[in-house]
Amino acid sequence: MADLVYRSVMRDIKQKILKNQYPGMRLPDERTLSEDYGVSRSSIKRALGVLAQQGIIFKKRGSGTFINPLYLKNQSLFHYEGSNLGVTDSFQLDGKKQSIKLLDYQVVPANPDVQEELFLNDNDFVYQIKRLRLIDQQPFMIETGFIPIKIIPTLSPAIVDSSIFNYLEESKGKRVTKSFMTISVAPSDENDQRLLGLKATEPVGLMGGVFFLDDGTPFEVSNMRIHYQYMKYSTFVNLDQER
Amino acid sequence: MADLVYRSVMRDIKQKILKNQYPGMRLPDERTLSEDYGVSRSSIKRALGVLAQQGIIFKKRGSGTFINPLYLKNQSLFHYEGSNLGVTDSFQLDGKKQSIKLLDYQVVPANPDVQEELFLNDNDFVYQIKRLRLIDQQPFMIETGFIPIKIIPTLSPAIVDSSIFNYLEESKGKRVTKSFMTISVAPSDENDQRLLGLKATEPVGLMGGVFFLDDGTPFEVSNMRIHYQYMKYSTFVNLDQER
DNA sequence: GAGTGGTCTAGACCACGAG
DNA sequence: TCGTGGTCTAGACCACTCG
Repeated sequence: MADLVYRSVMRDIKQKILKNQYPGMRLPDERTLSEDYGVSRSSIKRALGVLAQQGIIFKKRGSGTFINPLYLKNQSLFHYEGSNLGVTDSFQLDGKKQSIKLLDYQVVPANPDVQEELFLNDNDFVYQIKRLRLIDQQPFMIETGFIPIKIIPTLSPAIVDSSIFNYLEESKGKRVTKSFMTISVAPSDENDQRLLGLKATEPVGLMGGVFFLDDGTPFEVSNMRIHYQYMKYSTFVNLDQER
Repeated sequence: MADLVYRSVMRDIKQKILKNQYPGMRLPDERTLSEDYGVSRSSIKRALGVLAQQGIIFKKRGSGTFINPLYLKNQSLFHYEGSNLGVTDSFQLDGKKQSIKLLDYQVVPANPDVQEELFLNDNDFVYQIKRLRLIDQQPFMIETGFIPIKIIPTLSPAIVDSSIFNYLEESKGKRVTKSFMTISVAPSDENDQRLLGLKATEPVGLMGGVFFLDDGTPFEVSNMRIHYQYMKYSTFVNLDQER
């Protein structure tokens, strides 16, 4: 994992950027880097490509490669580089303690929407799991997830009490690597207000996601209603064309 | 633009996927594609890599390359592939007519926050531009932007009435290609309620962004307050590790 | 014109999955 | 074991920027 050429070059360059070892906010040209590191120019390009996608550097054809000054000054923002996010099991909330309260756990027939998104048939069943997530005792998110029983027939409330993703990876060797997310906003309903301690005028953020396994199997549909003060999503966006 | 090898291969494969010309949801292996298209395997890899990042296909080492069934079934979702979004000048709202009402336009000293994000000094000035955006006469977004006068000294209210980004590109040859965005949620304030026609219980979505030019210069800081019914952001996320 | 990043190639070897 | 995608190389040529 750590011994890939482009990865190690990438890490090294990142370190040098943080230590201000590139005068004038400019990196050496690719051919020079290639010689310095003793690797091919292709590998340098790959390393720089990743850094560029993360918004750490800018490549300018004909001119050179430059450090994004915002990265140096406000590095904290970049914790969520390249469209990372706070979702489900990867919420990044510093030293604070997260906990989970299981609200509901049952097996039900998949409704049409869920069928559609998880590619199930009329007679397929799913776990329906409602969980309340807390941070330092403070509830901040109501999460409703649907998972096909045929993908993970061994699920149990005890597992659901913690991280389903971790369970999947550690015991089944399956990884959740991609998701399709949508983010929107809504007034809080009575249930939100009760569970999250919101006033009538205080809203929730909605995050919906379909999570995929390595092999492209849709694994979970999840809907999250998030206390507005805890809702924050950051991402670096490439506005380039040609979709 | 359109004549790059990997681009044209990518487009062609995308078309074939949509036309269901790959039986079993599986693409031919890379070496075969390489021969079929008469291009190097590297170019095939690059084309497939882009499609994978867009969530259209999944590559599985040792097994092959597979089509994401969600892409075929629910292709509309993928309009915003690869973390595209509705922002400022790129809002994608079908056949509906957008318009802009200029609320405020002045030159002011950059405040500390703006200085920080645009890398300005105490004595730098910025345009402060407030605009109300409407779609089919319905106001849906209040946008406040700050742009350094030294980057675009020729700005005028007439330009601001339409697209600043287009003006920049067409008359100055500068392109806005990247941005750092944060998304959050808030109750609406009185101003929101008045301008966007919201009730007291109805919230707004907040999108804040720093937009960058090709060369990495921060060009604009923008804050958007969006009518909750019009706030929708979709993105395909890679949860892979190693940041 | 010199220097830079972008594209593309041809080929070697590795790591993983499945039969 | 074989077929697959992943990594890496060495080098050619192109396109853009700038002095």
